[in-house]
Formats: sequence, C-alpha cells, structure tokens
Amino acid sequence: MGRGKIVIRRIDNSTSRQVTFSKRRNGLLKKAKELAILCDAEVGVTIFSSTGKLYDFASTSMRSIIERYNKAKEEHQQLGSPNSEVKFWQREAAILRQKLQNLQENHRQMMGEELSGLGVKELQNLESQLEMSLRGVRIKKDQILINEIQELNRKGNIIHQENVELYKKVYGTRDVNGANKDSLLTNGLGIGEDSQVPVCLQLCQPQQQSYETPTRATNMGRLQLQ
Amino acid sequence: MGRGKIVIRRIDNSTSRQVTFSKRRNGLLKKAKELAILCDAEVGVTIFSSTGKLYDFASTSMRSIIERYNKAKEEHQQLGSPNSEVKFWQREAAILRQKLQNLQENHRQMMGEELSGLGVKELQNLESQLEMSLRGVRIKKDQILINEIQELNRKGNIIHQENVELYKKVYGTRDVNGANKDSLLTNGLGIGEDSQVPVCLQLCQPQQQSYETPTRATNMGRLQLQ
DNA sequence: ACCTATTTATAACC
DNA sequence: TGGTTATAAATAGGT
Repeated sequence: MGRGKIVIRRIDNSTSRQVTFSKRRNGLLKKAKELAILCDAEVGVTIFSSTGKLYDFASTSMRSIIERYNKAKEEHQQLGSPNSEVKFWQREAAILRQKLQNLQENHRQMMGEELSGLGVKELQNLESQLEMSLRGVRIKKDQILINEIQELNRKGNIIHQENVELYKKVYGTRDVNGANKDSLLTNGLGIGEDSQVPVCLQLCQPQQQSYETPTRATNMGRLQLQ
Repeated sequence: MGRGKIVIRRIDNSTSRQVTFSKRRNGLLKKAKELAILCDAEVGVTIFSSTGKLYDFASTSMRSIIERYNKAKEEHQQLGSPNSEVKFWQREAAILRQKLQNLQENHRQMMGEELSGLGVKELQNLESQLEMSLRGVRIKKDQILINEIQELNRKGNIIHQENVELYKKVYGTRDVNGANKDSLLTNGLGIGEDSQVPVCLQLCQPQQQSYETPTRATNMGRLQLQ
C-alpha cells in the first residue's frame, strides 16, 4: 500500500528500514487498539526494534495478558519463578548456539571451505549464488570508483576554470593566445584525464572479461569533461 | 477501508463483531509478521477473543519475547549474588546473540546484499574472497561429476566384458568375427562414450570461460576408456 | 466464504 | 523526524 509494491523481505537499506519500522510500528499498534475496541478483545503487542528498543501496547495490562497467555498455554511457571528463569536462559543460549552453528556452516560453504557433504545440485546453487554476489560486489565497487572519478573531474574543471579566470586577471585581455596559456590549460585538465583513470580501473578488475560493466567503466570517467 | 466508514467503538451486533474480529485479527497478525521480517524486529502479538480463545504470533518465540519484555520493562532485581546464575546465562545469550548478528552481517555481505557501508578496499577483499570460493566450488563440482563419469565408465566396461563373455558362450569360438559382434560392441561401449559426457559437463558450466578447469573437464571423462 | 467499493495504510519522495 | 501523494492493501457491507 504505497507508491510501489514491495516484497516482504528484510529491507537492506538501514535508513529506509528504520523509516518503515517507525511507520509500520505505529500502524500495527493502531490496529491492535482498534481490534481491542471494536471486538472487545484483550490484545497485547510487543515490539523490539533491531536496535533493541521496546515498543508495546496492551489493551488491559501486559501483566494480565502474559498471565493469561501462560495460563492458556498451560505452562504457568516461568514468569516469576527464578529457577525456571535459569532454565529459560540456558535453553535460549542453546538455541542461539545452534543457530550460530548452522550459520557458520553455511558461511564456511560460501567461503568455499566445507564442501564435502554437498551434492552437485547444491554446488550448482552455491555457484550461482556466488556468481550473483560477485556481480553485485563488482557493480558496487565500480560505482564507488566511478563516482570518485566524476568528483575529481568536477573539481578539476572548477580549478581549471579558476586558473583561466586568474590568467585573464594577470594578463588582462592582451596576449591571451601567448605561450603560457597552453601549459596552464593542459595542467588544469590533466587532473581528470586518461593518464590515471584506466590504470586504476584495470587494477581493480584484473581478470574480468565476462558479465557486467565491460564497457561502462572505461569511458564513464570522462562524462563531465567538456 | 471498507464500503463505509466506521467509528472505532465496540461493535454491538455480536455476529458482525465476530466477523470483524476474524478479519482484523488476521490482518493484525499478518502485519506483525511483515514488520518483523521487513524491519528485522522481534515482534509478539497476543489476542484473546471476547469468547476467551487465544490467537498469537511471535517472530521468535513468545517466551523469549516475554523474558525480554520483563527485562526491558523492569530493570529490577538480580545484580545480587542469588541470581548470578541467571545473570551468567543472560550474558552468555547476549554474547551469542552478538556473534550471531556479526556473522549474519558478514553473511549478508557475502550474499551481495548489504554493501552500502563498504569502501573500495573492503569490496576488493570481498570480491577476491568470492572468486576464491567460486573457484573452490567449481573444482569440487567438477570432481564429483568426473568421479561419476569414471564410475559409469567402469560399470560400462564391466558390462561390456560380460557381454563379450556371454557372446562367446552363445556362439562358442566359431564365428567370432561375425556381423553381430559389431553391434554388440558398440552398444556395450556406448554407455560411457562421448554421446552423453560432454553434454552433461556443458550443462553444468554454462558461462565459464575463465579461471580453472577450462580443458580438463572435457577430456577427463574418458580417462578409463581403453 | 467470496466479492468489490471504499477507506486506510504506506512506499517513495521531500 | 515529519509532511505529501500516488498507489497497494485492508476491509465494511453485502451475497
């Protein structure tokens, strides 16, 4: 329900994740209130942001809701019992340890390390995932480099302009076509010129002749010249 | 959001209250899920209908959420020695959670997902890591395929041998150079021959023209033939 | 349960 | 974070 459709998947961009969190959190709490009022229900909502901040709503009181929840689940013990609290945290730690282990194995496979248990199908999936990742990383890197180059070109042009103005002030309108002018101009433009750009780009992509950005990289650096 | 506007006030009619409850309850639970996924938040929703039935959602587990809620809401007790065991396990869980989060971020970057915060140097490291992983995965996959082919060849040869023996038994030693022999031999060898091997290998490596195993793959399959 | 006219929520943008 | 607007989604009222 917005300008565009979205898929329900973790939002990568941290800023828009935060913005969306703020908006949807409010929406959820509002709807919880409405449900409680409209339908005479006892509703509790507890939200922890990814940064750990707590937001909550309880139509009655969270205490009451938790009590009732425990009672309904027929496991009324943990809320106050200090002994079971230890048990809870032990189990929590075990769960986390398990998750960590799973993720670690996965991570090792992505690092190309622990491939022994895998079949051809799984290896193919891993392969194409790695190809995708690689593509994404290269695009990102290229973008950063290209932006840097454009920025340098912009600055170079500004400085060059300044030099031209200064030159005019120093020499007035006379002798504008003198010998010094050439050296000044070439110096000014040299900042963003061929000399360095291709070298840098080739250093970063030593053996890349397939997939993306095969042509963009070499000529984009000069977009802002002239 | 309906045919008509409504005021948020207890619905008098019991039937439509029930209908609305059912619809809005689903809506609320759905939105809770979405919030948890989209914004990487820990969300819990507990709903008791006016008839006392329980409906709930927890992005992790309700216990974990309740515990966390209690801890966040009531910065009370522990700190003393009696609950030091609880404290220990809480710290343990916190450490594990931290590790998990770090690994998760790392993993996302390897998946080419959360590249925003990285500089050129880091992207280069990631890139070469991915290249290494890819190389490893491909080698492993090739190895499996090659082994499979060799195994098939081995079996093919055994079967072929069997056929030759059977042929001898059927026709004795006479007419060994007859016309039938040819067809038998070609059939026998066909199992591990060219016909299938290259097709399989090319299917598995559609766009690979750089790095490793550019030549091995196509001729290794025949190692045991003759 | 299903169907839409309508209201609401919210994604994208400042 | 707070506002605006176009659009997607939820849902009220009806069958």
